[in-house]
Amino acid sequence: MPELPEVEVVRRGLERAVVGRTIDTVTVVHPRAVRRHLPGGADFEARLAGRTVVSARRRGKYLWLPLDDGDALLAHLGMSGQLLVRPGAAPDETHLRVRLRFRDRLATELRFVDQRTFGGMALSDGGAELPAVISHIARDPLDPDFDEAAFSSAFRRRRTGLKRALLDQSLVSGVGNIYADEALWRARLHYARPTETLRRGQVDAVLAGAREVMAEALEQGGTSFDSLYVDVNGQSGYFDRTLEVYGRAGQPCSRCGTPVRREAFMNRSSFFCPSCQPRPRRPRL
DNA sequence: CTATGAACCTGACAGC
DNA sequence: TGCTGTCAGGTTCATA
Repeated sequence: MPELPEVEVVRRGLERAVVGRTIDTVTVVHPRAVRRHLPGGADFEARLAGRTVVSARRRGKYLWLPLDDGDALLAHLGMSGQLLVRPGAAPDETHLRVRLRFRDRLATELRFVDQRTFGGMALSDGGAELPAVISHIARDPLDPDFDEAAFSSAFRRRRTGLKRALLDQSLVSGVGNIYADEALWRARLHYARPTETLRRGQVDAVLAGAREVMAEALEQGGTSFDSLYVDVNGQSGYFDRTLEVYGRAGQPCSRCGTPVRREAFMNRSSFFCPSCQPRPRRPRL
């Protein structure tokens, strides 16, 4: 699921439902879900048993559960992953990939469900503070330690298109296709604007747009168009009703009335207002 | 370094 | 009904 707000909704759910509990039995139902755990599924199952979850953390779209021995259980939801807290007696989901049972009297277990299996889990050695495999992921705009000045200069140093840079998780994390389009609409900038032509204030506007739209989405429980994007209890958010351009091709821009346009870009869709966000003279993709 | 395309998967939906 | 093609909130790798 997806972008920062939706992942943060899940993190909060894990914080309430899983922190403080000791893992008992882990079952890898589909090996692909732990392909990033190089020692393999059996190792993953065996080594998690008996460990206690200490907290629930997130950077960008990655989640991890620090364990009492300093290691961490890392998870990424990919395009369709869900972390669900379900009664142990509940029937298995069609796309159940990993099950974690706990050593307590609570009747719930944690399930990693993922239709497309782009997501996955791994055990990170000594990764409680920050798992090594995600050390290249930049801080996200809602992180209190996010360095705006460093971001702005690194951003403008890139010689690429604006949206491509915004989606680069090593520059700023957590922004995906929906919130990139929404942030660009708020900043009134076109996705193909060359980064090197941006003034400092425009970079700030994009970042502010991203931060605002993601914070608003978070307040509403995240964005979901369907049952694929849900919290740990399987509930959908409501932010789809507030999106200004994403998925709104042909509908009038709320600022100027011009129909929102959809264009294919980077093997996906970009939505923008052709009036508020005019194409640059020399677009850069 | 930058850009592109493909790969990894399953399912929903539109159109014929 | 059933086929085909398109699309989907992501990341990574190989190739120019």
